[in-house]
Amino acid sequence: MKRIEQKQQTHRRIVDVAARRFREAGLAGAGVQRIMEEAGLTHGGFYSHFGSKADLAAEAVAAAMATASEQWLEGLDELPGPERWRRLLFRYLSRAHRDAPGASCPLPATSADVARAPAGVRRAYADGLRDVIARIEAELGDDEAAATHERAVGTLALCVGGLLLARAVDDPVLSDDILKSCRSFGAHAGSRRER
Amino acid sequence: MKRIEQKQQTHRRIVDVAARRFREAGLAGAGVQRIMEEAGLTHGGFYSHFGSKADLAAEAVAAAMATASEQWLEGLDELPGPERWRRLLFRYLSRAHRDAPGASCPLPATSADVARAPAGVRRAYADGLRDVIARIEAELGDDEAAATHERAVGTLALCVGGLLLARAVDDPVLSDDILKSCRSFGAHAGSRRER
DNA sequence: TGTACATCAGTGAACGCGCGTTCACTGATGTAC
DNA sequence: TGTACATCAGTGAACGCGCGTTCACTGATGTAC
Repeated sequence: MKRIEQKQQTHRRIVDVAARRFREAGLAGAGVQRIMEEAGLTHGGFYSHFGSKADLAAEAVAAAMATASEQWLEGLDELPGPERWRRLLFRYLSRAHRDAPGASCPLPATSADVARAPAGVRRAYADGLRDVIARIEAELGDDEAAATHERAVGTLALCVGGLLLARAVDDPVLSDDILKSCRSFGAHAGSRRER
Repeated sequence: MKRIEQKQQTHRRIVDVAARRFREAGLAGAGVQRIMEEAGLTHGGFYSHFGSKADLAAEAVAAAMATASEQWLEGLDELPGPERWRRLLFRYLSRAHRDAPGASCPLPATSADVARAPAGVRRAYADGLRDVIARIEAELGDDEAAATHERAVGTLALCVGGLLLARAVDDPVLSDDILKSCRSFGAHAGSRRER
């Protein structure tokens, strides 16, 4: 009994480290050896926990998506409807979020690698993304259903794209401008449909 | 004289192949050896053309951005103002574009890797991005300046994020839905400011 | 116009390195009697 | 309660491989006389 719990705990620790490393370095850039090392283990034991690096990637990306989406949506349903979307935009498209890739949303950091990853990773990612979209709709929606869906997907894409560009750019002024412009664009995009 | 021209031509051929390979496989996933092979050369000669793989990446990303932005903007200035943005959204967020990463916009495919790349690559990327934004403003803008800038950056981020998500997902229905939702969201976002 | 020499784009073998993965093992934990 | 044995989470060395990079070289192109 205790041995099983111990192993599950170790498993979770590896997934947590991997979820951070994959966001920091990409799926291709983060290696098994270093992930195991940062989890306090040697790399040899890896394959008693996961069938392959791709299996770990699938678990880690799913875990990161669930955790991250909870973070940005937390408490938004207590705000008045129109304010919710605005608040999400400002939370997501912030300098703090931009500057902490390892602890934030996995979508800007890993999506391009997921597109090139084996089927298992892509399936886990799609399942996670469906869930994220459903959560946004449930938490923020108060329009009729179709408009809420479009708005949820559109706002998510705007956030992910904006953060992606802001991170890639090697110029703090341009980077801040991208965040700001996307926040304004997204807020206006929403406000039209508010009444 | 002729020898110099020959070398410049070879140089351009390597950059062209690299621009495609980097979009297909990412900056980390595309190797020097294969790029040289596909350019019809052996890998040994690489360093008489480029100081490092990163130098090639900087050139290739810049070249791909210039070419791609010309493609999506081509002919849009002949349309009436309100129609231009819509047309850009439909061109960019299309299945054809989604399914041909190697021949399309480098932003969804390489931005995450650029964020982790050496300074030279990031500088070239930032210069290229500034140019893309300026082109969109010049080609599509007819509002007052600040709104056009926000709209250009926001629309670009929406396009890049939408395509990124649509490519990562392993489910054609969800993928098509993402493209469609982002097109609608972007079109509505714009239409509010049109009058 | 023809010969001798210099240049240099591209070749191909080699380098050290870190990757994902395998496997024989160790030794602490848990079980049976 | 104590002893003998089984289990198995984690260790550490090793594997084949492709990576970016280096370098001595070849042979066609271009130059000088």
